[in-house]
Amino acid sequence: MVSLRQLRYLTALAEAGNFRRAAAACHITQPALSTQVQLLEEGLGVSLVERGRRGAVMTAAGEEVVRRGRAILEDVEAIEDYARGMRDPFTGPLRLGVIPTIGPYLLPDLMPDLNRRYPALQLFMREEQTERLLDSLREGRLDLALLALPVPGDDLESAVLFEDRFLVAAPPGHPFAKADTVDLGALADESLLLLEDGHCLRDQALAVCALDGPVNEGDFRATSLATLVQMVASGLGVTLLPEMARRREAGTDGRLTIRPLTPPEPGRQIGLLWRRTSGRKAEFRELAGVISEVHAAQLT
Amino acid sequence: MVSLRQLRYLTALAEAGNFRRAAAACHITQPALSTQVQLLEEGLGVSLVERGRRGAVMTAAGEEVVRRGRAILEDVEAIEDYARGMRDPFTGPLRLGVIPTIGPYLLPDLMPDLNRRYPALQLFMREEQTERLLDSLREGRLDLALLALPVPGDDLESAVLFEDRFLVAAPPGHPFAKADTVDLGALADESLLLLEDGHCLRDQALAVCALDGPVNEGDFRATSLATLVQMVASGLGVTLLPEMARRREAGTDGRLTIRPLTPPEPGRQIGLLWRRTSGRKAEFRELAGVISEVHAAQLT
DNA sequence: TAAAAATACTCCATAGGTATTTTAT
DNA sequence: ATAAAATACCTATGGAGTATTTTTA
Repeated sequence: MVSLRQLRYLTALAEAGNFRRAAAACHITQPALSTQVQLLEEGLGVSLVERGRRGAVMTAAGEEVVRRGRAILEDVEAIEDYARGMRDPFTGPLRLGVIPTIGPYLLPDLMPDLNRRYPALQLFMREEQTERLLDSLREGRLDLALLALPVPGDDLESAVLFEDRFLVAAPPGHPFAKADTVDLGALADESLLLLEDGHCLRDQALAVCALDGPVNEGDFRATSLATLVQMVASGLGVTLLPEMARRREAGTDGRLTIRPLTPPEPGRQIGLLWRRTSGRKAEFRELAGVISEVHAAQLT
Repeated sequence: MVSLRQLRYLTALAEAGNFRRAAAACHITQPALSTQVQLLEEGLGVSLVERGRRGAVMTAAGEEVVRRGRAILEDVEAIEDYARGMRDPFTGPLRLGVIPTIGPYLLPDLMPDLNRRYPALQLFMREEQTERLLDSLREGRLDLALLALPVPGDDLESAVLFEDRFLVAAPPGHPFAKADTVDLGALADESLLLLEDGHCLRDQALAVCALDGPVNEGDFRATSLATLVQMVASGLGVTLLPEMARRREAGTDGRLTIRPLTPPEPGRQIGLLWRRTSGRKAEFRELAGVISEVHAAQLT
């Protein structure tokens, strides 16, 4: 009869590569782990591990059992998370990943609010680009991710938080300053500064422009929105700035002219994501509501 | 710490509705089950069961844990199935469901072949309509289903076995007999006899016709292809007959005229389905190959 | 021959059984 | 009052520890 304990030990063995280290990781002794792995092999009637001078290597069957075992152990954890959420929601550790083009603008308002609302919640933040966040989320290193939708795959669920439009940022003396809005077509004649590759915001900005013709992209690619804004302020070109960055990046010193686009673009959709199998969906949905509120309050 | 044992007992309790019967189902005594359920509640810190004079009722949290627990137990079973398949493939019980418009034509050739190839395989057959087969498959009462693709949902995987074209069957003296093929458009002027509702073949036949105009459906709806053919032979109308039924239903006594359609229709696609989480995919894929072969041999 | 895993054996935690009490209607 | 579940208590299984042997490159 297969037990969770056996699956735990086998997956630890697959990760550690040898019995002694795996046993240490499980806080038991090597013979204890050996025995359970043997019992599992016996119970399944299949050899799962090849023992050699240089440690333990999974057989093909072993790999498959580890793969399935990991999923099962995750589901069991999800039950425990779910129960914890039922017992006392919004307590304990919560690992939230955010993309760099949201973090600096939303978190300064969000974190104090969350700490006030849920004093027992221990928020661990991690700022990375979409790809890495999704990997971390899928592999259980994160509980939540805050990023721009949509994301592919049906193993993740999301709540839409708000829409974040693009504004045009230009140097103060720029012709764009003369009108109340900037025509989308006018961007084609400008040197457009964007973020470096890997930022989803870069692709979204390009998508907005490409709707209206070729992009005359500047030679420099910024590593952050803050840098990008500095480049614009220095007269190197113009850029598309997400609305949520306006308050912090625009400043009040007149070094930047900011105008809305005509016609108004739909902008990027910001969402909160979690694993479909997560046990804390109810909490996450409530959190999504709070984040929406904080963002709305921020704009007023 | 949650254990599989505790999940098993809790799901048994949810199904039985009271502790004594649940315990009996688990082949243990009532106190043993009571203890484990209590330990689970204690471990999760959540009340899962409401105890009353009339037995046990799950709380909302209990329902959720049962739901998740069932999935976990299924996955554990899948590991065991997978291992069994590794150890000695094609042995033991295999529950195969087939739709009635495939079974009678494929199984008479398939069953002896499978028995010869895999003498240790114990095939249990079940003939039902698509909807019921899919339910049974999803709920684990079947291991495999043999039916017409596509089917909705990503919880099932399939292998395409072969294409099964439609032929036109008419009474011997019918004008259709004069030509080598029947024009699809000509069907609109005929009384078209079809199976009763619920048979996917009925919908597929209607789809083929609807490509080329309205259907003049006869008043009778047959409960099986065999009946349908009898009705056609009696001169009540014409029908669309799947190619795989030809050999058995056409007979050689000249009571039926069978002609291909022009233009040739793609026909229905026959596939073998299993749960995505099944542990015996390798065997199932090999079985799919065998079925394809048997069908191909049947046509020659 | 040296590192790694398996075996031998002992101990203790825990699952399960029997008898009985408590609870709920 | 009575069926149902919980509790008390005992037993047996099995998981883990220590010491040691066997395996393998």
